[in-house]
Amino acid sequence: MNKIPVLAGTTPRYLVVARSLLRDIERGKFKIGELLPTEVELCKRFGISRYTAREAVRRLTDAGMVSRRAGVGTTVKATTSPQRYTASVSDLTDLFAFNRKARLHVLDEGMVTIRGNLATVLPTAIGQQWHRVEGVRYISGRSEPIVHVSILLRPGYEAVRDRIREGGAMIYELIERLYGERIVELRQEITCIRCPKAIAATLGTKPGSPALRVLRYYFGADETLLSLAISTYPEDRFTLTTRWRLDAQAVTS
Amino acid sequence: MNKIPVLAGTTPRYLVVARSLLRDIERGKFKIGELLPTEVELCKRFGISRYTAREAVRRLTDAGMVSRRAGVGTTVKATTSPQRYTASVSDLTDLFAFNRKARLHVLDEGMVTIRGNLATVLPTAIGQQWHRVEGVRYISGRSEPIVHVSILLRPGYEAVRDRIREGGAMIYELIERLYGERIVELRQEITCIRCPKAIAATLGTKPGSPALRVLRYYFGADETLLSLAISTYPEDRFTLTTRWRLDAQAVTS
DNA sequence: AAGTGGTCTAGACCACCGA
DNA sequence: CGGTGGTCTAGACCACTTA
Repeated sequence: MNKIPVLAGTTPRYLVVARSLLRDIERGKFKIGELLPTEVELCKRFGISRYTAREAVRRLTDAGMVSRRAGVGTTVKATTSPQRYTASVSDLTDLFAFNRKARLHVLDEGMVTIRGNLATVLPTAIGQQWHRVEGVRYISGRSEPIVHVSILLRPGYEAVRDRIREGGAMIYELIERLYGERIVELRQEITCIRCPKAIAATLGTKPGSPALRVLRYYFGADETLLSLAISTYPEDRFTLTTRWRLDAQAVTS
Repeated sequence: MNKIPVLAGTTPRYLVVARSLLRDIERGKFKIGELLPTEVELCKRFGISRYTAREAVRRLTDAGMVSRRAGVGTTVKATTSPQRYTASVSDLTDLFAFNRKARLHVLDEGMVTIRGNLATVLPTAIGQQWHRVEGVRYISGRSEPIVHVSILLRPGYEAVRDRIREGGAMIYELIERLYGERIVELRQEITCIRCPKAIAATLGTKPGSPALRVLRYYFGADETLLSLAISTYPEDRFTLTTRWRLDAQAVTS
């Protein structure tokens, strides 16, 4: 018998068992796709109750290393506790280099057919008629705008366009509020461009001066593209900051 | 007695209890900082065993809505299951707009005293002598470099500088391998600049042409700043893409 | 039908904490 | 000290899967 003494040191028994399983997986005793010992087997092997065995395996499950299915067993999914760096924001506004009080000043709006330059950034919508809103955003205490935005909305979201004028609300917030569509994913693409003449005029910068071009694709459920926002930030008026942290996906305490 | 029938439908009892607690928190019956009923109380109130009560509260704990402490109780931390957009990468290289096979061609290296321009990006290290490595990165199939990098290493990391020449390894990987220091956090700051003359020469672009300036601060344990990489990406040679997803922090299945 | 994980009970002892 | 959550046992029935 391999019985673990009651309270080895102060380490809970389920942690002792979890570490043992972890070692076995890391050392290749159980390979990806293979089955771990069943709960009953762990009970016998370690001389523990089912509660303790389950608690041990729960650690591996929480770390994403194994998955369980009634009637089948516990399958190894990864041989190491996945190391991940993650960045998170509670509010998408935090990605925008300005706070939510930034005023949007609408310069123009209407419908636009997706072709030409727009087709290169919206290839899935070629030929469709989308709503377009163009404007600049000001933050308090600055006389010059911080960013030029061109917002494209898929057909059927007129209400969003009509409400944009009203205030500081973000476009994605309006989509969520007016249509009950939750923004499930945001794809953000950052490049550097020479500021186009038309945009430079609205920003008070020189045409051709360096500018940051940020494309933000908003997706709803089912990967549906709901909106694309094309932002142009002139040099020296912004910094986009992101903090990435290593997740402590510790399996064993 | 408020006893829940055995297997109400097919919903586990701990979920029924968890939902009830969740409703009470959302409706303000328990406010932030207040204590939830104790486990024994839940057992009595719902006519369940302690296992079921704990499993119910575990849901709230996992969602970050409550925290527990032996001897104290279960404290409410948030009244709604936190909605978060997160981006994650398993490898920091994924942030760099090039794959890990990008070769680093070292142009210059030595020590540098932190002052002047460097002091503005490294204010905590003013007056210190740091290691400096300057170079450009090439990706396969392109004759021109994709990025100019200037890497600053805190004093005491000579071995990293000396190994950089050897191959495609990333700086942060060398730090982890040679010194056992885990990169715990990365702060990334993106701005747009006019390409300085010296850098333009190494990239084959015109001085003053638009370029993306990316500062990456690498932190180890205890928030220690280990390294700063200053990257300059010329226009049209890169796109930084980040995907943000809404986490479904569902409390109740 | 036999075995898996999922749920659940009724006990128990413990370390921790506040009064 | 008494009460809290943390750990643990020895049972039990269930739904699910494979054979």
